[in-house]
Amino acid sequence: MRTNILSVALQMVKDEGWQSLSIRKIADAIEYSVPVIYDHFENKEAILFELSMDGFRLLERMLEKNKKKFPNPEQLLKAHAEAYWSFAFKNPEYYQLMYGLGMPCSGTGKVKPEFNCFRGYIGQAIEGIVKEKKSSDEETCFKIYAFWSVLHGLISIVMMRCSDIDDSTMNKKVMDDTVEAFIKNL
Amino acid sequence: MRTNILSVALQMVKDEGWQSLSIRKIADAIEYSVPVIYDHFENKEAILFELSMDGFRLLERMLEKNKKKFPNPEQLLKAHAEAYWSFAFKNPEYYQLMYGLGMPCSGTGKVKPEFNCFRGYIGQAIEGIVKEKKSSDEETCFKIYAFWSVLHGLISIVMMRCSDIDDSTMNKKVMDDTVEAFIKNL
DNA sequence: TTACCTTTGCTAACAGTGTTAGCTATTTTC
DNA sequence: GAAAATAGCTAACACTGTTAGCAAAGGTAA
Repeated sequence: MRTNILSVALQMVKDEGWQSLSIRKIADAIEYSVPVIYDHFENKEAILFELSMDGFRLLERMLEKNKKKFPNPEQLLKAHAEAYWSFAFKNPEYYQLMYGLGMPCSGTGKVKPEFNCFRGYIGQAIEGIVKEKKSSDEETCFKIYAFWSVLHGLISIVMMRCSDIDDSTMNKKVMDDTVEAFIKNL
Repeated sequence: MRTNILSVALQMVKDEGWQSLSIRKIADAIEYSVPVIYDHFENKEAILFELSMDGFRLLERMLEKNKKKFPNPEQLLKAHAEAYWSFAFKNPEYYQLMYGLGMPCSGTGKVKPEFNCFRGYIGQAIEGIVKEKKSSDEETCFKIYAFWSVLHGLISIVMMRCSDIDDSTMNKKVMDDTVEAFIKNL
């Protein structure tokens, strides 16, 4: 039942966007009355929160695959960037929910660090790269956030249609170039 | 009347956040009935859109000041970054609306390029820096987006409380360091 | 079998939202 | 003074999230 609610909600969101998700529509879709939903979730926000958790888990699975596939930390970092980008644009509904893009965010601020996984994964890769180079913990931490920021910023700008670059392969190229330059200067 | 509606709406948002802005509350505040608001704005989205325009204009004024104050393009770029950051955190309600952070965005995708001013201003500064260095237009364009992205990304992450850095001066230091490194590698 | 209790699900309501049709007054114009 | 235009309102429609309270079904114990 719980999973049924979640999967129906996700499908509705994929089809019509977050804006048009409502408890009553979910109830209709699972062919139960409204209050049953409140037997399984405290409120609408709890549903969105759970979905955003699914998003983080999905992303994490991809990063975990990379970790097994790329022992070289530089290649790993590139693969993580690639995975993050492709996750965002293959699952925009998840990405928007996870980071509160264009919707009343449900999870942000409440998501535990262990779920907000991307920071940890790229952190590991970056630490692997700068291991030999004598850089302080603080410097490394800053670089992790800089790397995450440029990815998240670019994705946000493109996803929110604030970019005036039409060609989507161009936007991807901006990322690739920036990642390349970033790694070169680690 | 129009301006009255807008200023009342802005004040309400500053006090209680976008979530709790409603047409009826605006009507109460201006001491008129609900339909008068629809005489001046097509719908709620139009009000939010107009407010986001105000945000862009406010930001633009700051960038314009910088342009007069800093003839040196490198200093200008740093000042622009500084202004963008301080604008975002002094006017989070504007920033969120302008870029659709944590709210059903009204403007994104509809904002004309000439209003979405930041890209243009930093573009000018960056072009000033790389003028001598033989870099293609495409490369320059990419760098503009990379610069904007890292700023917007970092601001988004901090504003949405996705950063686990508590100290706000630390977050600012991440930006300063990143901007410094970016300019060095232009 | 009867009585009770727990579970399952529903109807109907409350309080709020954006939006609009249609009605009064009041003011302007001829 | 009559007609037209304006200003503003009430009341409704169709939604939203949320909950109180009821009814039927199933299991358990005397």
